[in-house]
Amino acid sequence: MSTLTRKQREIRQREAYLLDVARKMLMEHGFSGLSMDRLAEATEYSKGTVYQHFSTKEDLVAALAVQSIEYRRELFERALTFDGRPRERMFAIGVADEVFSRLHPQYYKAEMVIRLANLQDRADVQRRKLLQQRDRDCGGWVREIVQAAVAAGDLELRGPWTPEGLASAIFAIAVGTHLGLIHCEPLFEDGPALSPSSLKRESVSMMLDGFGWRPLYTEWDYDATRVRVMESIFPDEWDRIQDEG
Amino acid sequence: MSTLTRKQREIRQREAYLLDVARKMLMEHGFSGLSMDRLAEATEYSKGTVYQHFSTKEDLVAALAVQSIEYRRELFERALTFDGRPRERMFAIGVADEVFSRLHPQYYKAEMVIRLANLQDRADVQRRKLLQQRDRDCGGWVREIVQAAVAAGDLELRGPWTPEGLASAIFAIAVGTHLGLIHCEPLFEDGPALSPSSLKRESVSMMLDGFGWRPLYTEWDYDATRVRVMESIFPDEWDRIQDEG
DNA sequence: GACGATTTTCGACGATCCGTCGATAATTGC
DNA sequence: GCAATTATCGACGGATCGTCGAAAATCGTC
Repeated sequence: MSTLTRKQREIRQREAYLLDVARKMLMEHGFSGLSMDRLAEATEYSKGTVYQHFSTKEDLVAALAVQSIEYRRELFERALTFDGRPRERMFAIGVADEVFSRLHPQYYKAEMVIRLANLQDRADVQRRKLLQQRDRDCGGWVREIVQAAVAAGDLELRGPWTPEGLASAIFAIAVGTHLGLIHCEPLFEDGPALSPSSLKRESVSMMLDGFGWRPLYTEWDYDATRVRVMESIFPDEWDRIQDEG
Repeated sequence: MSTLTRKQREIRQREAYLLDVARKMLMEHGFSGLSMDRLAEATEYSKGTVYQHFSTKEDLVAALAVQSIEYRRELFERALTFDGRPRERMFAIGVADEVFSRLHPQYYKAEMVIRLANLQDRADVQRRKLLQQRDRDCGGWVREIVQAAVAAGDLELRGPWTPEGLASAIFAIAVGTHLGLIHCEPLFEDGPALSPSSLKRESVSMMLDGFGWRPLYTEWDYDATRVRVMESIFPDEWDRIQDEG
């Protein structure tokens, strides 16, 4: 039993190590630059061993995505504990997303690469289910906050809008903005005045103001909310972000 | 001279044919399913000939992106001829983007592949420059419309917002929303009530309302504007879109 | 039309990568 | 201590990428 557990620990540790090295390769040279042969060589394991962890290259990338998504899910879950009006709680989710993207920009990029890779047929079913489940967890929480806002009378959805639609729109802004990080050539000659994180925060805020979601960005000090969220929920991460720049 | 031109025409025609077949392969089997060997075989040219058109596989994909992006630029340019208040003209750009995304859904995929897979080193410099130039053309036009709105008094930019920032936010929504098309697994169990194009249009409109950009979505019949843009500027494309579904 | 020069086309070739599989080494159960 | 099971290894087949020298076609000139 004890030996078995040690062996299992070894395997877990090795898998984490493989994923670390693989992630670096993915970041440096993109999906095509990530090679099972080179991964085996770099980690000094054989290909056969690597393939016992990941059945295909796509499955390896899916495992990277699972790591990424589980970490983000954890941050979102912590953000949910923030107390306040629905729009403040939504703001807290945004802060969690900011923390995630700034502490793990490579995770964010890897996620983009993964979503574009056609891995639906090649990655293991279990991992794909897990990915979808975690995605829907995060999406569901955002939707619930929207619904709470409607229930509280802070927000009124008109026309074709549904809670799911609004949640999708918020995610679209987040994804689209962070994609700018990867954008090799900037859209405008002089770089953006706002950082991607600020741009995302401001864009979502403007859109939610367009919905009339109370309290509006103009009638509430959300900078103070951000500081409260950071200090009360993400103190360690906040320190690390500020250390890095 | 005449022979030379004929030869050049042959080459042009062949390149277009190669790109057509390559585009089909890319759409059917994804980036990894697009193979230079199979392209050569399918077109009944040799690999050497294919490689005289495209120096690498990534360059081939970049050429596909150039085709699409030039088409999009053309649609944007036509949308610019629409007459009206700045926000209507911005809306016309949105309609152009909708036309483009529905007639060329594979564009976003090709562009994402190029931007994410570190292809910038592998595609030809000239093609990369062209891509960037066309991008900036479109971005510049959007920025100019924003500036026109500010000048006309229809829009007031507060806080950290600049015309470039607002333009970036609009593009972020567009890209992020269309990325949902690629997303293999939907975020919510019941598919989105809105189509991606509608979601994008509504999201941008809500955000611009948040900015207080007159005339607001609620105080103007933008559905009528959309019909006017479609009928006056994109009649043929509009027919094709409606034929397809 | 003939013939050498230049360009174009071709496909075989080396290198790389993916995923497999039988052989070998390590671990477990008894 | 020994057999059975499991883990590890790396050579192998199939496929792909990009190259390169040979063959074919085209061009320029007489």
